[in-house]
Parts: sequence; structure tokens; C-alpha cells
Amino acid sequence: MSSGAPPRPPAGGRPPAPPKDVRTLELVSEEPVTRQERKQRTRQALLDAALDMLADRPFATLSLREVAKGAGIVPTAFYRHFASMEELGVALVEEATRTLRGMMRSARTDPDTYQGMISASVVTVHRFVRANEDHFRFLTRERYGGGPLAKAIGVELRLFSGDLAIDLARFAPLRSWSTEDLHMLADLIVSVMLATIVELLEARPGEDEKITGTAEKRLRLVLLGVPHWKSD
Amino acid sequence: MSSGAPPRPPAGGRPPAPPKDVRTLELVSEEPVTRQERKQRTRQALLDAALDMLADRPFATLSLREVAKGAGIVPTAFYRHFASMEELGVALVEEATRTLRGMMRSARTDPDTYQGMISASVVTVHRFVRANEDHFRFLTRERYGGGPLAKAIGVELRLFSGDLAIDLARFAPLRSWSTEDLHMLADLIVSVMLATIVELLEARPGEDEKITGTAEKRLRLVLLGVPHWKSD
DNA sequence: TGTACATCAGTGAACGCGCGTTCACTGATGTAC
DNA sequence: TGTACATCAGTGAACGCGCGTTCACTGATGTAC
Repeated sequence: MSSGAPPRPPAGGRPPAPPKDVRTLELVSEEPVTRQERKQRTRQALLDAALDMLADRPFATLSLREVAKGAGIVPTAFYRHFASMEELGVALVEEATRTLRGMMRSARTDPDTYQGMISASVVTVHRFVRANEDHFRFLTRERYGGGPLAKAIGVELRLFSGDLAIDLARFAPLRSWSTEDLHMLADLIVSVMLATIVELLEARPGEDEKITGTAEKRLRLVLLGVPHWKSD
Repeated sequence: MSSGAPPRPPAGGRPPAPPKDVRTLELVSEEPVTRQERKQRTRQALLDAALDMLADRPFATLSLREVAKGAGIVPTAFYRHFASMEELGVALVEEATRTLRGMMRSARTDPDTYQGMISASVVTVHRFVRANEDHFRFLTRERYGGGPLAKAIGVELRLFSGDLAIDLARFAPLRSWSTEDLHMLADLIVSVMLATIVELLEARPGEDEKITGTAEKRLRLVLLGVPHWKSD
């Protein structure tokens, strides 16, 4: 999703005189055809360019002009895709939360022991974070950044936590828990996972095992308390 | 610390013709005298103005000119106090972490039961957050914002967590724990507290009891697991 | 205590720059016949 | 299939604005004698 190579080839408009006779199969086969497809590609180029730039800065510092430049279009063409930078930000939240929901779905293939659930979940989180670093960096960074994006991400995380509470209710030792306590537990687990995600994003190479190991310990400790829980 | 009233009276320079004969005791008694004192006041006015503006935006979006205006001085006078906005940011981190350390110190008056420790800690956190909302908002917002401030805050939080680990080691059930596991537990508690702080900062009026109640539950659950912990 | 000089926090004009947004445009793609 | 017209993603000039930073300055405060 993120490329790291800032000066991409121009995104939209006429492609620079496509070779009519020399047919390189790979190129020709995925040549864009319709106007709609081309527009969609430019839109995606804008999202990708913004995501790249967010690696070390908050969203609010991005300018429309530099995002357009990153996507290889002129500033005014930006408006063909988004009415404002804020609208682009909302689209980014949607893209990133799609990744988050994918992770949740992937983690739901449940082994039915705690230990199995814990290590499987941590492995899934680790895999998804490494495969979509810029999505997770964006989410964790803007979650606390104030402004409208923070609100949108907060809503999404609450949905996420609610789904987790429902999943937890199916575990035997939790069948008797009140809804409120299940939500408390789900929020606690989400906090631990968020902290782990931030640590992974800040990790230097080779630190991953240490971080995932600690994450497993934290979850084990939390779940150790479950059988002894009395609501009040 | 934060006033909410943006157009403060001018901060530095000559005070506007102090009344020589009509002596209002309160005013005269705290009249600034030395050049040094006046400079210090303007510096503080700059920090306060910046903190006010950070209520709903990340630090990176503040401009030198608006902070100077907020403090009642002309943009160029800013440089008499800080070489750049980043330097002001570092000073803000120092100010805010001083509050954080004050909270830690205040929480250290230890009752020696878990339940006592838990509710006392949550009460302390609640009190400090409500009394210094802008400091905590700044810290939690910039912690994940990327950039040099995030690094400085991260260092401070790690020190904080280290101190907590040392405190925890004095509790009977934790005497036998390895240093590594103590740090794991301390980090876990800090995560829970940070989540609680963020919830308090986003709370609508009247939600405080619910939030502190949930925070206590989370800590109780975590500590319930402690007696059953086996390092691996 | 009085005088002459040094310090320095704050001033105000000026600069070049990147910003978001407007506008009239171009020319390839799409469509109606 | 061929032609004439419509659509619309991307262009490029232009605008007014707030930005960080420079510079020479002012005048109250501080100090040496």
C-alpha cells in the first residue's frame, strides 16, 4: 500500500503515448481502458500518496498541493476526487478500518482454549500490522489527534470492541458475565492490543518477538483473573 | 493553566501607564518589577497560549505567529524566548511531565491492600486529570503524533512505568516476580491508566463516575490474576 | 543621590514562499445517430 | 462502420493570505561611577 518512492509516474490523463506495436504482455493486459477506471486509479494514487506522507506527520499538516503532487496531478485536479482534504481523510479512515475489520475476521477462527486464542490473536495482530503498517500508523496516530478523524476512528474502535465482547461471551468461563463486565473486558483487551500495535510500529528490527511475547503475557495475566472475578 | 479567553492583555513590554496614586492593593502588590520577571511572564504567556490552542488540534498545526498573538506580543518578539516552535514544544513537554510526576508522587502514599491501592490510584488520576486537562490532553495527543515530541513523551512514560515497577516490587505477592514480569505488569497498568485518561478527556459531563468505576474494575481484574501467575 | 551609558524585550516594515481556491481551457473518451 | 457532439479528468495562470524570518529601531530597565 505504501511505496516509499515519492515521485510516482503521473496518475491520470493521457498515458504518455502507449507503444502501439511493441506489445509487452504484462503492460498491455492491464492497460486502463475506461474513463471510470482511470479516475479510480487517480483517486487511489491520492490516497496512497497521503498515506505515504503520514508516516511521520499528523494528517492535519498535509497540504492539498503536496498530496496532489505526490499523486502526479496538478492541484486543481484534486477537486475532481474530493471536495476537501477532510473528505480524503474520511476516505482514508474507511480504507484503514477495512483493514482492521479484516484483522478481526481473520482472528475469529477460534481455538477453544485461552492459550490457543491468545497466541493466535497475537500472531494475527502481528501479521496484519506488518502487512499494513501505514494503515495502523494512521489509525493509532489520528485516534488521539483531535478533530473529526479522531471521532470517526473512535466510533469504529467502539464497534470493534463491541464485536469482541460478543465473541467473548461464547467462552465457557464468561457465559455468566454481565454485558457490562464483558464490555469492560473487551475494552481492556483492545487497550492491550492497541498498546502492542504502537510498540510494533515503533519497534526497531528484530524486536518483534520480544513485543509479541510481552503481549501474550499481558493477555494471559488478564485472563488468569477471569475465573476469580466477582462483579462487585 | 488554561483560560479559554483568547485575547489576553498584552504580556510584556511597558505596562500601560500603571496608576501612580490610586493604589489597588491586589494589583500593586503583585506588580512585576525586574526585567527578568517580565520576561518570565511573557514566556509563560506563550506556553499558556499554545496550550489553549492545543485543545482541539495537534501541536504541528500551531503557527509561531498565532501563538505570539495569543500571548499578546508581536511575532518577532517570540524569538526572545524560543528559537523555534519546536523548542516551545519541548518546554511544553517538560511542563506537562512535571504535572505527571506530581501525580505519581501523590499516588505513592500507599495503603497496603490492593483494593485500597486501586481506588486511591484511580481517585488520584481522576483528580489530576480534571485539574490539568490541557496537560494531559497534550501528552496523550502528542504521544502518538509522530515527530520529536512523541519521542520525548515516550521516554518520559517509560521512566514513569519503570518507577511504577519499583513501587510494585514492594507488594508482598509480587516480591518473587522477575524484573521483566514486573515491567510487563507496570506497562499493563500504565496502558489501562492511559486509556482511562483518554476516556476522561473525551467524557461528557456526568460520565466521570462511570469511567472511574470501569477503571477500578479493569485494575481489579488485572490484579486478580497476579496470585496465579506463573512466569512461563 | 544623580548622571551617563549599556542592555535587551518588544516593535513594525519588509521579504519571498507555499497555501487553497477561481477560472477558462484542452483534448481524449464516451455516446447518439 | 463513420461522423458529430457531449462529457469530464486533468491543465495552467492568477488571486489574496498567512507563514517564518531578517532587519534596523525604540525606550524602559539595569549598572557603573
